[in-house]
Formats: sequence, structure tokens, C-alpha cells
Amino acid sequence: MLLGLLAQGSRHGYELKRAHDQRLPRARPLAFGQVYATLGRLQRDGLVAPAGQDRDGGPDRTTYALTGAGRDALDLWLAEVEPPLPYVTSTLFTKVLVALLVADAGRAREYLVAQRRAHTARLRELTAVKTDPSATLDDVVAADFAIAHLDADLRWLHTTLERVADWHREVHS
Amino acid sequence: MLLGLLAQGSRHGYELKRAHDQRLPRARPLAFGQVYATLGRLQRDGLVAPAGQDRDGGPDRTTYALTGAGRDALDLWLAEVEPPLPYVTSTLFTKVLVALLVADAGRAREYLVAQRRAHTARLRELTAVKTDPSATLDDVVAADFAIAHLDADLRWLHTTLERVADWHREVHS
DNA sequence: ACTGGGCTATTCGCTCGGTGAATAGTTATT
DNA sequence: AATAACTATTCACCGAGCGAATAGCCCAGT
Repeated sequence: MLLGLLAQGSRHGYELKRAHDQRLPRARPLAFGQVYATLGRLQRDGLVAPAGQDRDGGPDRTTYALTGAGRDALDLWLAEVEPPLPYVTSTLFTKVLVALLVADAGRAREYLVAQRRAHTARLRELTAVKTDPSATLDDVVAADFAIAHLDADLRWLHTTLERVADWHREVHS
Repeated sequence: MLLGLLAQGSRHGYELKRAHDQRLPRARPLAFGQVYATLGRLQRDGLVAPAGQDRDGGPDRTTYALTGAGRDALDLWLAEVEPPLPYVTSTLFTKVLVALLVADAGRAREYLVAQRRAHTARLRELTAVKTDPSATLDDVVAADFAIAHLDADLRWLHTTLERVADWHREVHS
């Protein structure tokens, strides 16, 4: 629920979506439908409450405000650190493993190399973003994040490439 | 659809789930319901087809096999590199930005520090996994992946901590 | 003055991924 | 003979996400 956050200052759905687009342009895009659906759930859970309707030249609109419980939930969310997942989610990882299962080490190696090429290219793009003088700090911080993780992938690709033959042997035993 | 893969060698649902648990224990867990639902979709899309039913001492079971189209789709999936997301998905990133929005730089910094502590602890755990002599290559490769990304987070946390005051200023302008 | 396009605001319907419980037969245990 | 455990599938539900539909209002052009 990304929305507990956006409700800082009561707003109605449309405004929320706009605020989101403006403040978090680097984050996953958010559709209108999503906003209202989520607002509905938040209201059901008592985290937000409607704070009046009006229609100042335009269609009806319902303004929502955070409740006490809502603010508590937000505080809690901000205070909590992200619990680490006990498993690996990445498609990259899965694909290589599946390649080892259904094909051979060569196939897996091909995939690793192709992915490395793509990542390296993307890395160059992002570095360009960082040095672009028109970049905001938002942009730079987001680019840094992406770069760090691409780099992590690349390092993993490197060590895994060396291990792929052994791994293949282990998988087929 | 992680399942196109598991269908290497025709199998019925229950078997697939078991094979998944055995081969991909480090990946996201997979529920039975999920398997049958996904098989249904794959069948609808013509990627798998039922290959006979039997009941050798036990309930009815339907065996599924990959179709030609299914094998093509799998090959395609394995050949494709992952397209990079144009946006940043991480909760970590979002939380810090939201903290800057609703609170102040201090709050965001607190969060970054707490997250750094948690990550560092997790990093130690994973390093222990790697040196454990009973670890399989599966385990080691998965741990490597996780370590690389934790490290990426840590580096991002570091540079972001230094920028948080500036960022806060930019966000509130 | 009328008509169409564009903006604000919300709703609806659908698909997918994921979870947990329910069902039903079969075999092994006590 | 009762029951526990295993095999195999189904069902109902929720949240996330997407695209299309609706509807009123405002403004520009003809």
C-alpha cells in the first residue's frame, strides 16, 4: 500500500495519482483504477476516511483523509526495516537454473553472456543519466540505485559463469 | 509462467509441484493451487496439452505434456534477456522518498541506518551459508546472488546517506 | 450558438499471481 | 477396524495491475 503515504494532506483520488506521478516518477507507474481500489481497501481497514465531498465546477469528488490508525500504520511502515526474503526472486537466477535443467551448460553460458552484454549497455545509459547536467537529485539517486544493482548482477554473472559447468554437473546428479 | 520450464518431461500437477520444491528450493515457494491454475492457462494458450489420464492406485490424475508451441515459447523465454525496467521497484527506495516527504531528513536517515544494520547482519548470515561445508552449489550460487544485491543496497545506502539532506531540500521545493 | 476536443474525477470489468481450506480416494499404521 | 498420512485436484477468495467506459465541465473554433 503505497498510498498510506500519499495521504499526507487529505486529497481525492485524482489528485493522489497526479501527486504520485510528480513525486515518484521513477517508481512503478500507478493507474487511476488502482488508486480508487486501494483507497477503498484503506477505508475498509479504517486507515483513511472520507472527509467531505464537493463539486466546485466539475464532477463530484470525495476527499479522503488519514485517520489516527492510518497515521500509526504509516509510522510503523516507515519504522520497519524490510525483512529479507528467505528466497531468491530474480528471473535471472531462475532462467539460468532452468537452462541448466532443460538444456546444457553451453546454453546457460550463452544466456549469461547475453545478459551481461545487455546489462553493460544499460549501465552505460544510466551513467549518462547521472552526468547529464539537467538531472535532478531524484534522477541521480534512482540511477545510483539501478546502477548498484546492475553491477551486483554483473558480478554474480561473472562468478556464475565460472561455475556453470560444475553447477550443471550438480543439477544432473 | 515458471511452469513452461517444469514441463520438461510430461508430468501431472502434483509431481510438478514436488519437482519444483526439489529443484528450486531457493526460489519463491509455489502452492498447489497455483500449479493447476497456471496449467489451465497454459493449456488455454496451447502451450501444454493433456496427455492422458490414469489412476494407478490413487485419485484421477491428468498428465500434461508440452506442445510444439510450448517448447517454442520456452526456447524463446530462455533466449530473451531480461529487459531492464525503466523504473525503480524497490520498497527501500520508496520508503526513503516517502520519509523525506512526510517527515524530515533525520527520519529518512534513521531509516537508512536501520536498514544498513539489518542488511549487514543478513550479509553475515549469508556468508556463513557459503562457508558451510554442507552447502550445495545451488545454495552457494543463490547466496552469492543475495550477497551481491545486499552489497548493492549497502553501497546505495551509503551514498544516499550522504545526500539525504540535499535530497530533502530538493523534494521540498 | 453549437459542436467537438480536452480536462477532471470516478467506476467497471477482467486477468494474473498467490494463499488456504476443502475434498476424495488410497495406502500404511496401530 | 479406525485412523493417520499421502496423493491429487478443486474451490473460493484477495490484492495488484491494466484498459476501457462514463460523465460532467470548460474552452476553442466555426
